Amino acid sequence: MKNRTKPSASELVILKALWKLAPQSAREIHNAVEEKLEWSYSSTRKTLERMNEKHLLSVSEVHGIRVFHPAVNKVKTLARYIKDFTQSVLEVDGQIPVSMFADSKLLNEDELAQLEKTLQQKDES
Amino acid sequence: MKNRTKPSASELVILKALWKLAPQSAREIHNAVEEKLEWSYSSTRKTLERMNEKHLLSVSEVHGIRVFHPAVNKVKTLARYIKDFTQSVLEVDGQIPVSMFADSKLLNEDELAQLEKTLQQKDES
DNA sequence: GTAACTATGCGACAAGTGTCGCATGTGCGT
DNA sequence: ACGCACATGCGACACTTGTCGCATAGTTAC
Repeated sequence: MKNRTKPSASELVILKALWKLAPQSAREIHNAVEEKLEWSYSSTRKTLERMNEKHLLSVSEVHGIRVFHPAVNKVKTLARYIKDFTQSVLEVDGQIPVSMFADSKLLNEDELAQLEKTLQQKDES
Repeated sequence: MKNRTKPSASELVILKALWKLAPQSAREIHNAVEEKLEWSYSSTRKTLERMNEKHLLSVSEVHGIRVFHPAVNKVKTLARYIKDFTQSVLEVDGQIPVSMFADSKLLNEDELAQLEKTLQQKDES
């Protein structure tokens, strides 16, 4: 079974930090997203906790402290957002040109290729 | 002062119905969005009520029944969504090619042109 | 005028999210 | 042994959104 619910915007910020570098401790993640979210450390931690409950990430211990790993795939997650957006906001049904994301700072060529493939597919479970 | 908060996905569905044809009564709107949202009439009405409170739409009376008008601009609203999405999900900062929306069933040429202009602008209040 | 429909106004409840704070535990420096 | 700085575990509160239901008032068909 796949996750049904899209991560929220804030959760996405955190996921992005982890996709860039993982695992990271709560403190490290907090420092990484502090500027975007402007949250207190408590808020970051609570969100992390909830994301864990939702299996958006997983936890392990290193030297006695908990570190977080992303538990959802980057390209798939982004693809979910993109499909969602194009359908529900733009109401474009046909192909989504990948050229659209070429400027994105998030994706390297490999990932762009994967994304293209993923966007082509119908909805799988 | 402009609206600060983006309409939610469901609110957008309702707004789209109204952009297509306005004004409409609660009942008419409900019929129009029923398929998308699968809500009971009560839910539609409540949402309408809340959208009114938020000034996403306005109300007037015709023959004793209340009808709703959209109170936010279609192109501006869509542009908000697009900017938001490209920045927060895709992290594309530069220009957004309008070609992206050419396939959209939502916009005619005029609107596409306006959209292009709007996307070019920096954030105004 | 009476019953059957609607339209409206409201109240409610639950889940998800943003946003913290407090209390407890534990390793480290002196 | 003591106190400090963190890490963790939890509880809480407010707001938004989804989702209805109920009660009252007006309108219309017998």
